[in-house]
Amino acid sequence: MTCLSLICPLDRAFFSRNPRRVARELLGKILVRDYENVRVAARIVEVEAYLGVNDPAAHSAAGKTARNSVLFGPPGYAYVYFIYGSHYCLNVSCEREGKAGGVLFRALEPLLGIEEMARERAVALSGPRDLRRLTSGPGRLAEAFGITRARDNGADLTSPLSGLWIGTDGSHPGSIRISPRIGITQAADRRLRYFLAKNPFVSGPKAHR
DNA sequence: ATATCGATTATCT
DNA sequence: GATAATCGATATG
Repeated sequence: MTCLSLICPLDRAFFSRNPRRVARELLGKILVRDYENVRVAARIVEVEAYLGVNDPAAHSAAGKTARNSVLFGPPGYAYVYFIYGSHYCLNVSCEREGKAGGVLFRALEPLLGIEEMARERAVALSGPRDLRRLTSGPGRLAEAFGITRARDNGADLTSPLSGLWIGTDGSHPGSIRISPRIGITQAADRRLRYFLAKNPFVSGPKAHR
């Protein structure tokens, strides 16, 4: 049976809250790329909250710079940064203008445009294990969606007109788990990582702890 | 002008 | 499980 679902964009008020709340509620929502009449879409299954105050791990911790200015702007916009000489990572700004905060996208479950994602990632698709390699990890999902800082930093993620946006199909996510964030050294004990229990696309070797 | 480091990934053993 | 690769942002001289 085919399930033709409409995807409705989230509004700015959704993002105008503290990053913990936004992170938790982003689980089960859908990241969409519309480009040249092709849609690429994937369900959000793992995110991390980065707080505006009292969070040394956040890029906004040392104040506003040219790099992180989106985090200090209005909510619902893409903050894209480049890391380890190879990878882009996608965040969405939270809180209100002047107050920093964001949510990092760590893993997605592919829904539409799987061939396009595979082309962007330059991986061959011959089994379910390969599907996982498309969008499981912050650098991987950014590559699968063709996200770069030049192209997408500052994009309005509440507007389908921007070509990169976040929506909902009205479905209800399963049970949510919380753990410490991955790959950081500062504030490494804080439990600000949110993910869907038992979802195979969650990133990391110890994905389900 | 130069040095250091990182919200990662791929590719080994 | 361990580690090299890789380069932009940032801090410092």
